[in-house]
Amino acid sequence: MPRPRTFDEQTVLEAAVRQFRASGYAGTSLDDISAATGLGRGSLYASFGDKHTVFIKTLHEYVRQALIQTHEELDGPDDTAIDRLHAWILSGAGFVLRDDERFGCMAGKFALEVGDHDAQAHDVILGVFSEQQRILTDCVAAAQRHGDLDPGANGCAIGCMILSLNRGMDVLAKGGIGQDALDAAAEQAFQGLPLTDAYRSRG
Amino acid sequence: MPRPRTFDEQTVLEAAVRQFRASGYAGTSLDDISAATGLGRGSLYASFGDKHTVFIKTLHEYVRQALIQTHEELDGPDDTAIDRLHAWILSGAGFVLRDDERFGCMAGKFALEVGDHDAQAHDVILGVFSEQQRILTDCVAAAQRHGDLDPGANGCAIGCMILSLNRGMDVLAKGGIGQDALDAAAEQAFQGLPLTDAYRSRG
DNA sequence: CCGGTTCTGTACTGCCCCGTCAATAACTCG
DNA sequence: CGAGTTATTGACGGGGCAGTACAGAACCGG
Repeated sequence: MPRPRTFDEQTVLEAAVRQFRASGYAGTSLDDISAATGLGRGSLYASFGDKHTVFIKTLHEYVRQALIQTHEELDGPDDTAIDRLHAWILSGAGFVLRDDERFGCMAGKFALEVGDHDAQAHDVILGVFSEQQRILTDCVAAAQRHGDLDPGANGCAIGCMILSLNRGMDVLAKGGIGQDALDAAAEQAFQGLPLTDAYRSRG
Repeated sequence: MPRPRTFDEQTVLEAAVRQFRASGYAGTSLDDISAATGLGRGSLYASFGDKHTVFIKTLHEYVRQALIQTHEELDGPDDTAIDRLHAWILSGAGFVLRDDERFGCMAGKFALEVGDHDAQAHDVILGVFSEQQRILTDCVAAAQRHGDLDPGANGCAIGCMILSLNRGMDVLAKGGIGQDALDAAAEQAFQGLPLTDAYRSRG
C-alpha cells in the first residue's frame, strides 16, 4: 500500500553527522543536510522534523556509535585493563589526525558550541561524557583488581582526568599542536597514574 | 577638524569578544555585534572591516589578554613555581564556572568551530596554545630548578599535558560534568606529576 | 559663525535560510 | 488493472543576513 522509502534512515543520519561535525550547528543549513544526505527538504521534514530535531537525532546517533566504540576499546579482562587504558590515552593524541575526515569528538565540539543554550543537546552530551567516565572508571577498577594500579587510588578521579585529557587533546590538535607533542603529553599522563611497582617492573 | 569617535576601540572589542564567545562565529550576526557594542553597522564596517575581520581582531584581543593573564599566573620565582602550577591546574577545573559569564577558553572554542577552515584564526589559536605551553614549560623548569619536580622529566611534555587537561576541563564543564569531579581529576593530575620526595615531604 | 572633515545611523539590495504546501511519483492490495 | 496510501519533489513566502550607500550630525580651526 504505502510507497516504500528509498533511503536508509541510518545512512541518512550518518551523513548528517558528518555534515554537522564539519560545519557546526549554526554553520549547517538544511540545504547542506539535503545535499549531504541526498534527500529533498520536504522528505527531511517529513521523516526527521525540523533542523533542531535532525540535529538531536544525529547527536544521538553519534553517541550511540561512540559508546559502542568506547566499550569495545575499554571493556575486557582485568589482566590487560592497564594496557587498554594505556592505549586509550595514547589514542586520544592521534584521534583527530587519524580520523579520516579529521573530526574530533562530536560531543566535545557541541558541548562548546551549544552546551549553554540547548538543553536537549546538553542532556545528550552529559550522557555520553558520564558514560565514558563510567567505562573508564570500570577499566581503572579492573586494573586495580589485577594489581597494576594502586588499589587506594580514586578511580573516578582518574577516569575523569583521562577523559578530560582526551577531550583537551582534540582541542589542541585542532588548534595545530603537533602530534609529537601530544603523544609525549599522553605518555606523560599515563606515567603519572598511580602504577604499582609490580606493573612497572613487569612493563 | 574631524569629528572624534564616540567609542573606545578597546571597549568595543571586548564587547565583541563576549558576543562571539556567547554565540560562536556562525551564530553571531553583525546586528548582534552592533547591539552588543552599541555601534551602528556603518561605523563597524568603517572602523573594523567586515565580519571576518572583526572576528580576527576580537580573537587577537582575547589572546592578548589571555596571555597577560597566563603570565601573571605562572611567572615568578623558582621557589613557588610548583605552587603556581598546582593552582593553575586546579583553577582549570573551575574556569568555566568561576567565569562571570560562564565562558570557557575562547581559543579552545574556536579551535573546534573554525580551526579547520579559517587559516587566519588557526594561526592565532596556534599562537596562543604554543605560547601557553611555553609559559607552562618555563614554570615546570623553574620547579625543577628548585627541586620540586624531577629534573630528568620532560618539561615540554608536562606543559602540553597540563594545557591539554585544562582545555579538556572546559569541554567537560560545558558538557555538565560537575565541579567536584573536575576538582578531583585536577588534583589527581597534579599528584601524577614527577614530584620529588623533597616536595612531598614538605608539602 | 562657518566650512571641511570625519563619524554615525538608517535605508536598501541581493542573497540565503527555514519551514510549508501542493502536485507528482511509486507502490501494494483488492 | 485501479484506488488508496505514502514518499518525493520543486517551488513559494516570510524573515534574517552581509555588505553598501547616502544623508545628516558632530566637531574644530579659522
